[in-house]
Amino acid sequence: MPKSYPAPARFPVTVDVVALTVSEDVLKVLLITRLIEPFRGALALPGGFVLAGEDLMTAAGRELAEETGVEQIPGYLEQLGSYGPKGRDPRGDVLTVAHLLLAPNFPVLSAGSDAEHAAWYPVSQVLEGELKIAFDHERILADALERAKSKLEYSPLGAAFCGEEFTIAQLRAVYEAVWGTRLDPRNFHRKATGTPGFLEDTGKMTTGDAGRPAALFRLAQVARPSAGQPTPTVLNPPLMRPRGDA
Amino acid sequence: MPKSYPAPARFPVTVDVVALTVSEDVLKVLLITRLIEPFRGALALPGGFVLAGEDLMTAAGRELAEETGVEQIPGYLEQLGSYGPKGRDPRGDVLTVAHLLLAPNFPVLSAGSDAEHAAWYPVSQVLEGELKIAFDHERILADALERAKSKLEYSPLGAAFCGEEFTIAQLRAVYEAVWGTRLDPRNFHRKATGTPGFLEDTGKMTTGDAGRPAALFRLAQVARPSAGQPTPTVLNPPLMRPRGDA
DNA sequence: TCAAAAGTGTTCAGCATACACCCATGT
DNA sequence: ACATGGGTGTATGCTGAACACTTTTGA
Repeated sequence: MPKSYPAPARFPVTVDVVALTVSEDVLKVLLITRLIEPFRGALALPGGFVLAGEDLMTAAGRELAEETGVEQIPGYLEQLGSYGPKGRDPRGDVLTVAHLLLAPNFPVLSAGSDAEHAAWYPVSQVLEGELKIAFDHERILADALERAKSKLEYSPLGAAFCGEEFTIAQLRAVYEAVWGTRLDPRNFHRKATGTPGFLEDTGKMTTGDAGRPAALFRLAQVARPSAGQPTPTVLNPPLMRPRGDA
Repeated sequence: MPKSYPAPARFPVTVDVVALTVSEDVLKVLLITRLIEPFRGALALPGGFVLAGEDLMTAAGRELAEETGVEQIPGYLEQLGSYGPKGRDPRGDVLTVAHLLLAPNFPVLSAGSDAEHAAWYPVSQVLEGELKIAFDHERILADALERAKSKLEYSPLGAAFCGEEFTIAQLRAVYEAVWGTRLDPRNFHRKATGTPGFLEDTGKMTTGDAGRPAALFRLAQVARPSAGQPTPTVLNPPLMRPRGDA
């Protein structure tokens, strides 16, 4: 017999979701107002306890649906990382598995009167300290933002922020909002349309806006998150964000 | 009062460690022979249950030390991701948080007679199915390898596989083993020594080997994992791996 | 006719690649 | 002397950045 082992502890496990979207050219995160202790009344990432027999992704999707009132959440969901279990919840040791959702700007229903109030808040307001959020959620948000930034470089998931069909300018606005930089419209256009396996021309054009009509694109078949690969295809070459020197 | 919530389930949580090293120009992973059920007698990643009051990283380090007999494990440890809890352990729902260790080829002590037998095995043998490992550890290893490959591009952590001081050729061997490609020695030399914030010349030279003596380098101060940042500094420009077309 | 936004062409600099070549040691 | 590996110089092609310019709409 092997030596004796300490009794394995059992932990409550939560899933938290950092749902990001771009609206009005600003990167926003979905936050709820907590209705229960701890941090009652404070803002926090949507999330909750994993139930018996449930997988992490499933739990994340369920919590998100419960707290937004939206049945089928659009967008791309992936695991971000785990935090804890030590010293991050006043109730005791709770392990949380954070997830990242890149979504178009879906309308948040504040569901029933006894449900959480969910709304989109500018990410910058949280990370610059203007808006305080509960637990270690600010750190999780910071990690999520970093992940999202690099996702845009190496995967076609920038399009996950847009609707089904979008113009190159709309896509560029996403990149600019997430990266926090300005991009040259001409070079971005060439790069985005020239990257194989990224965009597909729908043949349709916008109309009614100021200026010349823009072509409408959709995400290429091979790049759809749902179509086979759980890991999205890699953009080759990547769409590179300007790297600060120094 | 908010609506009633289902009682949160509590889960046993394990940490698993994918410890990678390069020896004899081959990428190897540390595996143990399991002495207890389930999968008794099979090979598996080192790991075990997280104890009460313990953090994930701490648990990973502790398990690694226990199962290798090495007190202070050298190298760089980071979290990889979480798996489960559903349907990955015959004992029931167990959540595991996988970690990645990039380490020099430290000698594994098979500790006491009642301890696990740990040893280094070529990664390729596992991923090509010649060697079967327990649980969902093959998938975890595959994810770890992918992470390690990209770590080498964007961070100075290739040096984590080498000892304190190393030659450019030794470093190149690491890159070749992890990426599974051949690199031009001349261009690699220029790129590695030319990347700011990566290498520091010790002034010393090798001696006794065949051919011209090589200069010995160490990881630059700013790039040490322990020195401040938990996230290692980013290489800019990155050391790019050859990208397959198509 | 003008403003505004879409999209194309062109130039330039920097870097990855390939490879010729020289250097310094052991045998 | 010669083999072996370390390290430098240099030509070539690709691509990211900058920006002049044309196109197509609404007002």
